[in-house]
Amino acid sequence: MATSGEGDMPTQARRSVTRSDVARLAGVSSAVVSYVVNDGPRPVAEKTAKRVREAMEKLGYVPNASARALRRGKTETIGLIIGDSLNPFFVQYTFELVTAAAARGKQILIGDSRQSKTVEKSIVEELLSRQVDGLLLASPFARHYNADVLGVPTVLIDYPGGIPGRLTVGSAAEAGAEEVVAHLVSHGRTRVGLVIGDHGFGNPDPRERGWRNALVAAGLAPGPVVRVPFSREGGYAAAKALLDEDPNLDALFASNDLQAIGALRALNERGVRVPEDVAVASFDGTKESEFSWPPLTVAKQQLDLLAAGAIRLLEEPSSAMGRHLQIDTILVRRASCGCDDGGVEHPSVDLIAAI
Amino acid sequence: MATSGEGDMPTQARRSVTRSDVARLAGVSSAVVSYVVNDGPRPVAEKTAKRVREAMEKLGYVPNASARALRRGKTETIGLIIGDSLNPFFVQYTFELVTAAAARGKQILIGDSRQSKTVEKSIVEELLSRQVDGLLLASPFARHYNADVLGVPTVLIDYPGGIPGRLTVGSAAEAGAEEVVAHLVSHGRTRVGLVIGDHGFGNPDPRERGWRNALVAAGLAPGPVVRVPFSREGGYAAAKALLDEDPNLDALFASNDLQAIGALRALNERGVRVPEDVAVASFDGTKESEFSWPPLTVAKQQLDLLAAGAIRLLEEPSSAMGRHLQIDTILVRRASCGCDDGGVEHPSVDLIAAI
DNA sequence: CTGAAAGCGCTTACAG
DNA sequence: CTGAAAGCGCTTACAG
Repeated sequence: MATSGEGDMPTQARRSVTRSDVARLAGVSSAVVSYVVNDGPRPVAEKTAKRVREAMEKLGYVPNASARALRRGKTETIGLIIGDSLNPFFVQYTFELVTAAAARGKQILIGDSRQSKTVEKSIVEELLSRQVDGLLLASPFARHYNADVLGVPTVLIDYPGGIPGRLTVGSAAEAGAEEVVAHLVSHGRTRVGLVIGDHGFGNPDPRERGWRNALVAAGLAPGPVVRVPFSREGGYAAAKALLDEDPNLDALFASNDLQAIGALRALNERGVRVPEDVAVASFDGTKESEFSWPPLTVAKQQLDLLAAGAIRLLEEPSSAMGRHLQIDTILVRRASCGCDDGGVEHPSVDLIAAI
Repeated sequence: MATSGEGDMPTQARRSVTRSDVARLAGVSSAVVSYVVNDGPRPVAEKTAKRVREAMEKLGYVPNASARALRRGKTETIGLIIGDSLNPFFVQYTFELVTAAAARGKQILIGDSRQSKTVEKSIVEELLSRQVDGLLLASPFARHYNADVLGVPTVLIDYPGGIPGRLTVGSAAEAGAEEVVAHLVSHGRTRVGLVIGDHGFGNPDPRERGWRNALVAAGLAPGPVVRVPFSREGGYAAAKALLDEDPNLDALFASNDLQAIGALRALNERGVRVPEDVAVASFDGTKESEFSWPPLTVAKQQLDLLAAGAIRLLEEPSSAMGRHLQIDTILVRRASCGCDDGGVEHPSVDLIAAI
């Protein structure tokens, strides 16, 4: 809206301040403006640089990232595809990825595949046409892509184990699940149900293996198991099914927080006391797990480390070869397993004012 | 990685399939490829178009969005700035905005200002340099920007009232709050506390006005009030403060879901029964409000309508003038106010398998 | 209906 | 230390 042009060049770009405007005002060539903006590749006399900076300031010059991307062949943009952008786990993961990327001057473009392979395919195409420098995939279909087909470095960011020739990042899910289920057993629970989703990675899910390992190690019979979507509704339906099916159920491990939260609602509705009648624990450890009722004992994924690792893998020159980065989960004990709950974990809240 | 060039042009863009490769293979000029890709502005004989499409398919051609953006002066990208990208309200709002934008072929670039004015400023600059076609702002600082300064159409997307010369979208917060508080009163509650944050829009917040209106209309004395951040922790601290302060408290209205969820935890911890002892309601109506315990009665914001409206405002040619789009909230009755709760609202969950 | 050519705003080898 | 010029991959008036 600023300058002119609107009328006489209707089909052309809206005229804005460009590097040659700055060059003219500063009395230098446009190359010098580039050298100042990018701090290289040629040195610029401090006096000249200062004139250039003043001109930029005065004109409100903002470099055009499209032009730079076209010229350099790099957009400093990363594509991220997830299957459910409303799941708090992915929300927090995305937040950490954006933070880690921003620290390196990169933006993230997010696509939600809605768990659909065709939607995902069109998103990949869209992101590729926007020339992303790399791709972060958290979809069940991700492993089907061949890195070469995509043409850009690609990291599978929610993958529980290495794949030859691929870059993958994920939590030590089997060990984490085993630890939290063993903790349930340590509270004297003997009939620990499993609520699990279909991760699409080929069976069985490491969380299921971990659950089974813990029970077998304790000499307990595994079961019962219900398979439902990774959603609150899934967990809600699952808990009801489990309750109906097994009168001896005294604990329940859910494969993600969302399912546990749905299960909690079903248990609360039926008047089943948690943890007295049925103890509950889950995998993920999002913020929601801390504020459910009762607060959930969880195997917490370290999203900051996972995110930093994912971004790093993308940037490494060796990203042509396969690698897997595995991060341990952390057992967080809250009230839902029978441990005392010490209140909220971030107590530093100021009342702005109270009347 | 695909073709060649890696060695001999290290400083240049990675060589990829370009429109002239397609043109060569199809035996046409590159202009014709453009006409086919864009379906205009010149007509192309069907036979020729078919040859071109086959060539694109064969080469795996993907148009370079940076080049197109540079030439056209439009990136088909919208910038979105929010103050807390982890708040489920903004998560869902973002989801709807992305959906509405995608339906029009636009991508959204998200920035989280972390409630900081300086962070926000640098994000705006970053987005502007990436040549966004428009800006969606949900920050408290948004109204300080002058539309002309930014140079691109800008919509304030969480703003409870019009501002001359600006484009704004928001829920009818005062009426919505009044309705839900009146509903609390209709359950016989006489001492309805308010948990509210600082929205930064200048006082008083419309939700506070709505709360007050409802009480005054019922002949009740307004109060008590606690001001805390718009967070779970804020609500947790607020509920404790309210309980300590007013033994007659029998209901509580929170200005967002997060605060209500924090408050619920505090009430549950203290053994205060909801809704028997203290009824609770909140403003927002995110998915989390449905799965808290007990489920929350809310004034629900219609995020799909808000989002569609925001995108529309951005695109309208008249976006040079000010306009305000206001959407009503919907009263959703759940258990926390004393109404019966009919179970989960999305009962269509399939057990994938139950053993 | 199709082609040759200019130009969007940058970056960077190449000369001075 | 600085400048003139080519070229990134597109789009689109302008000619044919």
